Amino acid sequence: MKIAHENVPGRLRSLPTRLINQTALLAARATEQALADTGSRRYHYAVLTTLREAGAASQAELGRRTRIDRSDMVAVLNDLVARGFAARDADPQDRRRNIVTLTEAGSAHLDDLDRRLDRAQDELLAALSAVERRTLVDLLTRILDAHPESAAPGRT
Amino acid sequence: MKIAHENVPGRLRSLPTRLINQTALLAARATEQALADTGSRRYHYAVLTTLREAGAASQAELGRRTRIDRSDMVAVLNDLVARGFAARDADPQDRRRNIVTLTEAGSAHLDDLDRRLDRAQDELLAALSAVERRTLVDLLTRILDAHPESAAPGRT
DNA sequence: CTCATCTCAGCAAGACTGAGATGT
DNA sequence: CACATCTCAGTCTTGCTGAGATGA
Repeated sequence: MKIAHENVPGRLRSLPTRLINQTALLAARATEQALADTGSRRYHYAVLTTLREAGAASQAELGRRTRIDRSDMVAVLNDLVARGFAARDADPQDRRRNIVTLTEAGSAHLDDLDRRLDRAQDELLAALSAVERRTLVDLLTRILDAHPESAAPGRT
Repeated sequence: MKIAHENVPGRLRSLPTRLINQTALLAARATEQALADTGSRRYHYAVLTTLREAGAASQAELGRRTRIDRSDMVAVLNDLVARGFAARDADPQDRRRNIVTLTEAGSAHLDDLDRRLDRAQDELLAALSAVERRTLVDLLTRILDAHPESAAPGRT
């Protein structure tokens, strides 16, 4: 096994928690750049794409699906609604809830974001083959699935 | 390919940048818990282990090795020095520099941190076999090695 | 009464920036 | 002079907490 990570010595270089952390920084930068000038961030995308895939939902439900905190969800939706990408209407069945819907403009915006994020994946994973990328996704998915409870500490 | 990541729909569930991000959160939590009550954090560990593996160095050099910002390095060393885990002495050869050394107490503290972090790796990667863990480390290392420049934006 | 939902205010950690003082 | 080093002050983002108001 050849290793060559300039300047970063052995133990640190092969500590999984640290590797993941450092990679996450690269991922964040790639995503950030890709979304630059769209006015949207990771969490806007997460909400929009979830709305498309799983349909309209309450804020609490969206939070569960995206793992975005209830508290932050408020701000994200303020944003999306202000930009006309989502609609927030009172639920007649349960007046505590807001029903959040994806608008036409939101759907178009999401198409743009999707294209940009595809490019970001490619930039981040440039060094890996298609098979390796799938392996990586599989391994990470399994790690995440093995930690269901720690998904959102303090939220039931 | 079987996928089952409750509540999180398809696209989001398989977006590498997002998977890495979410996994990094788990990694951070595992690390945080493992280091609880030691008074140390990730970056304390990074500096201490780098001192042991690559020897005494200036703050700037330590920053390059650990990818910790020059600015944050100051605070980390203030901490380590105050706790007697590292010594910071003026370099007689180049008086701009401080030479940072690992102390006896620092070495003992590092042993403790090392043991704790081993446990954190195990907890994070519980779902993966030894081979898979090596594969993961390999893939992540290759991603990182392919992005040398974005290691520390703004620092040369 | 208990519980869920939405909202607001605010915290803490981490990554980073800019600028000044000092020295090569 | 340009450049490197150390330090300080402060910014921005993200993830999270606590508490209040409303309603099922």
